[in-house]
Amino acid sequence: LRVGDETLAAARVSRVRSTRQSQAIEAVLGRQDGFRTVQQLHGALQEDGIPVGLTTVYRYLNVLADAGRADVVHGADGEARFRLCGTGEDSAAPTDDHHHHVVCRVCGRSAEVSAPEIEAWAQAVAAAAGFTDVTHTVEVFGLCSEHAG
Amino acid sequence: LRVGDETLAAARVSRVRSTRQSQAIEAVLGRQDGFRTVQQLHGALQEDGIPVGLTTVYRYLNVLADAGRADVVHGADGEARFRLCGTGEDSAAPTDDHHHHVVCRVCGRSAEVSAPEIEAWAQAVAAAAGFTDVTHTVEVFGLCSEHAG
DNA sequence: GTAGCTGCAAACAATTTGCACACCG
DNA sequence: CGGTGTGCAAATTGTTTGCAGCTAC
Repeated sequence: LRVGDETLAAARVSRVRSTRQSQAIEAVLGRQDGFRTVQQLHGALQEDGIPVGLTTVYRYLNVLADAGRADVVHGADGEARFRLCGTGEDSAAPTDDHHHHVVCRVCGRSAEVSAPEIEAWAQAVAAAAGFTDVTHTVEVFGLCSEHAG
Repeated sequence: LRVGDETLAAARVSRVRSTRQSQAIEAVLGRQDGFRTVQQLHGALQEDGIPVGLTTVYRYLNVLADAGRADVVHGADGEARFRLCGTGEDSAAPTDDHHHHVVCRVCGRSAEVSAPEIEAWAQAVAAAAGFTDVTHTVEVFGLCSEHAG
């Protein structure tokens, strides 16, 4: 019997308490149509007249990411960018959802891309090189139609 | 006539002067069989009894990377890892060489993997989403034969 | 009430930059 | 010599943590 564990795990994944700040963060995040840097989100919040601490933004964003409700992309500069992901209503398989993105390097707008072929490819080449327990990161950057040329 | 520009560009890419430090860095880098963090390389240098400033390591590593003679991988934690790449003797097409890696997440050992399919795939999905001027990052992590299980 | 949530400020780690000195060619 | 390369120390930047107070339930 490990009810305790499950409770703990649940608490870590889904927020126990709903607050003005968490709602605001989620709202702003949902309003964006692409990946945004933490600072950008924090700035947007302030422009909305909703003061939220930078710390809180970081913390809540990580909660969302852990819960699989947000995607994270680490650009080449190592700066983290977040985006709401999937619907998140049904938490059937929160963390197991695996996918990649095409991100506009000007505006951050993004589109999810399914890549069954890539998954297979990654496994194959890794195995061929004698590697096991394979994971991978794939991010595609480009210019969206609005910022082309 | 812009000889000046070319000279400047060349100076930025290939080192004009050879020094004890640059040789040491390249030696240590060549001795490694996988990606190493800047701090690790700096540490190795000191253990070899060759004092080199952290600053210099960073600077020279970037020179190598710019010249296409070293590969850089940004792990999920945003920390940069470097590795000597290719032979580097003939600087035919320094910066144009494009490839990916399988990296052991325990020891950093790595293998290059060619991925013509991936290049095509990236272009395709990006184009399908209305993106142009496409680039991508692909890194595969796993456990090498020595650290499996 | 009280545990969780917040947020300021300080701690942190990776990386960059200013500037005087050293040394290669 | 002359300028490129070096290295210390300080500045930057992105992110985390300690802790006192606030607040949702």
